[in-house]
Amino acid sequence: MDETYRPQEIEPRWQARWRAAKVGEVDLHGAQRPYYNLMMFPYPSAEGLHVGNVFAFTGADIHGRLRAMQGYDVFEPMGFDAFGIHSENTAIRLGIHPKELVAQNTQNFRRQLERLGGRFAWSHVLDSTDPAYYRWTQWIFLKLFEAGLAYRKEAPVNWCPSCRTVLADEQVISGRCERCDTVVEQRNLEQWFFKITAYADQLLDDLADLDWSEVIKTAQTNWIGRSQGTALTFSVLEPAHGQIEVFTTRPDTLYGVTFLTLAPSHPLALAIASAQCRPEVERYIAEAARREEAGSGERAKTGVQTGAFARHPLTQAPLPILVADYVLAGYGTGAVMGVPGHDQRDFAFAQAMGLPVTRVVAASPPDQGPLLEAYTDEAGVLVNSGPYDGMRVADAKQAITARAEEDGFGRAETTYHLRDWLISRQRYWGPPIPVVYCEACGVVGVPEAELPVLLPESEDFVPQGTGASPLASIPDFVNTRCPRCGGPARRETDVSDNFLCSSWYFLRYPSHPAVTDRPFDPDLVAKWLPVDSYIGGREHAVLHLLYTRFICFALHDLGWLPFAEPFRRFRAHGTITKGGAKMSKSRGNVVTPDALFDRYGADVTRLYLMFLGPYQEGGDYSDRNIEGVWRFLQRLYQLVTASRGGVENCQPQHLADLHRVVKRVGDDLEALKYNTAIAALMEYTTYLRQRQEPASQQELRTLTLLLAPLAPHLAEELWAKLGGAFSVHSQAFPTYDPAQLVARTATVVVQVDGRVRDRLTVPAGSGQQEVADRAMALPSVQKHLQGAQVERVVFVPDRLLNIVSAS
RNA sequence: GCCGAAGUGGCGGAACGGCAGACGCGCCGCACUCAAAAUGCGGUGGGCAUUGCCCGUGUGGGUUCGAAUCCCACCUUCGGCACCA
Repeated sequence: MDETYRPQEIEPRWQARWRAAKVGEVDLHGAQRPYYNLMMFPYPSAEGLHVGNVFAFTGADIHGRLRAMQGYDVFEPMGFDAFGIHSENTAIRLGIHPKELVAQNTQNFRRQLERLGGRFAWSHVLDSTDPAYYRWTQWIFLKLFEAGLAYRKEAPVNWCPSCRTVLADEQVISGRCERCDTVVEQRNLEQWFFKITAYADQLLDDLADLDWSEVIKTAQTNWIGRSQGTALTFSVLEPAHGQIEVFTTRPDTLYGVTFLTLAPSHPLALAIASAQCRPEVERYIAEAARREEAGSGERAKTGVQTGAFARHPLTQAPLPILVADYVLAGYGTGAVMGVPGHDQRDFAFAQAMGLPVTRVVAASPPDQGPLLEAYTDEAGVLVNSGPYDGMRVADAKQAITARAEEDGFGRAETTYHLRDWLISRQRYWGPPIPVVYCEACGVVGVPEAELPVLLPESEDFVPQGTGASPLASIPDFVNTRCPRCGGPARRETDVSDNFLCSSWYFLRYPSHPAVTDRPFDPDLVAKWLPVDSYIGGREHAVLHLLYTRFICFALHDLGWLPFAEPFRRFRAHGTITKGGAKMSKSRGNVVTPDALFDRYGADVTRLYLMFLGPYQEGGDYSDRNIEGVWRFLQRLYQLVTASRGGVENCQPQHLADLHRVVKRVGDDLEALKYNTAIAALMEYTTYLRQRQEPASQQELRTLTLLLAPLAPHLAEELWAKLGGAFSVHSQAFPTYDPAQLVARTATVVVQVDGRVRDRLTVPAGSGQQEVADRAMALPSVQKHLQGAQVERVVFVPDRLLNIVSAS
């Protein structure tokens, strides 16, 4: 009998059998214990699956397989997020139509995923570029539009000159395009937005109750950036032109205001400028617009006087109004009160512009010297603040806000870092935004019955940089009739952000492809959602995961979903690096799994990646360590094949070891600690191989079952060899009996003054007195005690005895 | 600057108040072999040493009978955000 492990022979054979037996498929309507095991919707890149994807999917698949063996009806779907700039940019570069490219890539991805041996429910596979799918993506847009949650406005937006489209705030990373790393510019454009800010509080407050990796919750908290403060209104004195509202978190420093600053795009910036100052202001605003790059970081402070003044609401003093680009247009009201004494940016600006600095908060004892930098510490009391002198900062914040409310020049207010989600893209490869512009009726949503608005087939898909989508140059697409009045109308030519496609895919999976008359079947949604487990990358903390929550909140409020939060549990897996760097095509360090599959098979590849380090931390890929896993599976294979047909039951003296490994592996798999689960299996395999008595069938079967989630093909093969019925993956995962874990003897560490001096083997559960008596008699203990008095004895039953001497 | 995570052998990592370095890689020795590969068995933190002992988890303090683990301060690295008033 050949006893060599040959994955290349085993793996295709079982994959074919699984396919035939439909082991990944679930009876969605009839399932007794539904468990939705979700992993992230992959973008099928031209390079194919890389080991980072394999790592991510394997960890999630192990979880699904464990749950399946625990008796759950696991639904583990897979699909392809194939719309979007990434696919489109690759298509442009290769000179292939994205449709063609996506078909190739999807096929390749699926081939690789099948080789990996995931228990995917392939009958539900989704493709976001399929009109049968994006019809409903457009439907979601319409529902939000009807609810007033999708709106058009002109605003300063992020423009990527390389991708030739606008981007959402979340897609700008340190001032650069998330996709192509080009520095992003600011442009004032009229665009479609989703009103995600309407849900800012809920997005933030619900986080407390979510079972999610902390790292993601923190990132979302920071991104939402809720800030409690006070809105204050200043009247413009000269020329008399209405009012300027500012937002501040430091109303206590109101007496320290020496000027007001407006963002260059503030509506009053030009309006209030005096005739004398107007040319300068115009020049500055124009320059700022040209220079302004989103998130370009701190620069030297510049600005200009408007010649206008505002009245201080309490002192009535005139305050000069300036325009400066250090004030962000998109945050708060686009205007700030300048408190150079207590804000570092205002201080730098005051220095640059020669504006006065007043101290209104002093630490105690009060230091009186001139301020050399802003005093931003909130520890201290007010000075130079009229009736508020001597008040502590926290109290003064309240008192001055209360005064503002009484006198009608302000109120407590909350602002957010989160902005509305810009969803228009001036690109070709996406779902067209289902809206038409009618001269008579204005903006009209495409009626539901007319969906999908098909993306027209066109060879001219390269964006021209005109600020319009390539769709704008297809007259047959643009020219249409108004669905309301039947008159001539133009279609919206922008497509929607790819993140809209991926913000609801998991709602569709159970219903796809059978349900065609609505996006998702309410019964299936009620049965399978929210998702029980979602495992994915942390890079989506403020993109996909935030957008998705928003879409579900909105659909919930509109009555389409019975829940608001889509994911009960989310776990962020780690990242696989190569040579310490993130894998990327530009670095040329991308490792694909095909060579590993060819040489070692899927099981070794799976185990190797899981053994690299803690799943939730990731690790650095190097092909050095893979041999160890290969050897382990060889030994395991030989152990099982060679010991077949031995005694049935585990001998009583070996039961504790058996139950211990069941507990270790079970607990570790549950906690996603796959590296230590594998280590435990390695130890147990070595133990069975080296033990005097040959392994019993019970022990071998248990070992095989424990292995099944991690190495599904090998486990299936060994299970069959042991005479088990197909399939190992529908067997119950082993459980342990805590009573069996109790060992008969224990090794107690004997310490003298906290240092290990000896070990004693004692009957389990021995009392302190008997252990101490034996320990005191040990020569090693006597030697270190050197006749000193024993001050106390610390005893941890079955583990440790520490004799503390008086010296 | 702010937020987060992490610093343990030659390397990946384990232990997360109680025997530091599980498991694996690499390396060394032995067996098998004409030989090599493969495989198996043993060893492998550093120092001193004849049983044994001392030192050792980024640095400095602290709590404790006992700290890699808890607390305080600092250093370094890696992520994320960054003129957010």
